[in-house]
Amino acid sequence: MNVAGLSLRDLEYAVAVAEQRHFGKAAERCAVSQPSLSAQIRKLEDTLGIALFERTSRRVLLTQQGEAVIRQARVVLEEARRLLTVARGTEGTLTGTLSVGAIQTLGPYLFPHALPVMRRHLPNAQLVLSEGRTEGLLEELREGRIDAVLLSLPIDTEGLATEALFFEPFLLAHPAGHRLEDLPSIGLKDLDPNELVLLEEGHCLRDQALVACGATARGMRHATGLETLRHMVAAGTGYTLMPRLAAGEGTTVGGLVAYRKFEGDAPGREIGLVWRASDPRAPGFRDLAQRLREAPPPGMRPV
Amino acid sequence: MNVAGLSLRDLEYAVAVAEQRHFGKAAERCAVSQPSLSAQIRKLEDTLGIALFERTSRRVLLTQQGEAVIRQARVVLEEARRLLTVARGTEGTLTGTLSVGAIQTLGPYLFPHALPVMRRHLPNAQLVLSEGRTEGLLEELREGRIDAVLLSLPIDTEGLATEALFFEPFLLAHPAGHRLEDLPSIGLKDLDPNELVLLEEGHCLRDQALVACGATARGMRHATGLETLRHMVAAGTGYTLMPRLAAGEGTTVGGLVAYRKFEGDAPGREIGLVWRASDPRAPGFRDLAQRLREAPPPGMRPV
DNA sequence: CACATTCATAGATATATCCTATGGATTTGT
DNA sequence: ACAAATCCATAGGATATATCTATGAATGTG
Repeated sequence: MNVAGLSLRDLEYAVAVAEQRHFGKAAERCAVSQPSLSAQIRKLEDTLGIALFERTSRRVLLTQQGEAVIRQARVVLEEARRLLTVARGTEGTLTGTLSVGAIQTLGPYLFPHALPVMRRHLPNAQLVLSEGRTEGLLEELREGRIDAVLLSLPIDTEGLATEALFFEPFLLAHPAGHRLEDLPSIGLKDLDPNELVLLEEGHCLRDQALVACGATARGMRHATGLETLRHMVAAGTGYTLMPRLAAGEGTTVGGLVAYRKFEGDAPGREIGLVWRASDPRAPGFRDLAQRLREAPPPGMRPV
Repeated sequence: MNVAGLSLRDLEYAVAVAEQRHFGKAAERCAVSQPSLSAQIRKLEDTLGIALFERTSRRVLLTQQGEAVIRQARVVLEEARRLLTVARGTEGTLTGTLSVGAIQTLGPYLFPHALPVMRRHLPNAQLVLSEGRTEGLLEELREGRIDAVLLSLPIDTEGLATEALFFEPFLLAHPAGHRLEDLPSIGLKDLDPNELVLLEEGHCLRDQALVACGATARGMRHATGLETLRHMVAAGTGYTLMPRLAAGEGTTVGGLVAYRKFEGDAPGREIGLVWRASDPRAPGFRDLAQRLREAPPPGMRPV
């Protein structure tokens, strides 16, 4: 079998099916009809002489061989995309569509500040933003569905490249009028784990808060998102650690939430930009990180 | 521009043109008509938005951008071929067509011994052999036109992987009846650079002989190949260093050439197997090297 | 100046890909 | 248990793409 018998389009179809685990959705993503996509997948399977997918008309599964083939297909497609950037002479720069993800406890608060910076620095890029949790975002990043992620460091950097941007302190967010207001200054040791409210599992902020407070999670109240968490504080359920960026102007829920800095070495998290180590646009990402570092949002500390 | 608009077939066409610098020959190699190939190349250039080749109806040149694109096209094709081996489940093994090159001063003398070993060890491979000089062979290797090379180490290993096989001593080849026959034993110091005959430039053996004898090449007689060199010795032009494998049975040119071992630490060269570091068949090459090491031709010394 | 070489063009044909419509199998909801 | 919904496969016809042969135009060569 000659390599010329393969089609990059078919590989894209196969990767789409592998990711969506659904022929119809994959077809939609590839902008073809489902029968066309089915036919091409079948042709590809014939060409390779193996079954890539197990179809049970109700669910689509990757065969074991299929998994290995899809992994390699992603490599082929990445190199082919790179060919296009080489041809454009824009290798190493950020142009065209650029998908940037951010963790949910950061994106909505950082993007309003960072987007103008990014737009100015990357006038030739179309930015596509998304949000998720660390684990999901890194999977999407590794699979090439997104190009870069803004998240809290450190992470498992296997196959990834990282640039630290700044240190974001945590503030104490407590119900207005809470007895903690009487203290002249607040340290982590003043917190009572029983009064702590957290995000649900999977959010890195949850784990960081637990570590900072030296507490364990058992039996603790939890919220599904940062805004829910804020409203739980407003409702008097307890207090929590709030990232500085999420505690800006007009975030007191009508005065029901109060924020306070910690004395001494404040808890917080390091925010960084992450991309695939294999991405040829590394210099562009490093430039971008530098710009973001030079224009940090108010309240951030340099790393 | 989407990656799906690219065709692997077109990339193969382009690589073929880049290598042959000739549309007709490239078409032949790709088993299509020349107009078809021309049309596809033109389409590819349109797709990429750049000119890959400069055609002056008399010669075909790669443009500067074309060079970068072809380099990347080779990467894409290599990864695509790898996809096929992954699908076949034969990754890491040597199957299918295997092109092996050897330097000219080694191939004709080593292959008769090594080929049976290789055939037995790789029953599923079709071996294609070629000969050349170190520089040319390594270029072909890097470009993927051949898969492995047998040559004299050390070499510049940038991007290549190497396994040493054995040490091949050099013998002294002198005209029968030469006065050196009177010496009870021979060392390098007994040689007179003025009587030395060498291969022409480009042969690694030439350089090795010069280094071994501590001589410079100026004004020296030279031969275009090892057999020519042997006949120059037979004709009494002088003596030379002959690789052990090239001095086997029946190589005395009717008794006109005599071979003699050197006393002490004999000069010689280390023979090794080289392949692309990026080649996924590395384990297969290492296995092959091990087999060749275990069954060295007579007179070779282990490394 | 005739001739060979070499890439491009033209027109016809074959192949590959795609779409819409529909079928059959399985799961879900009532 | 039965109707509805979901989902992949198949069929047939339309379109796009790739390929071939024959030929032309440009550039060197003897």
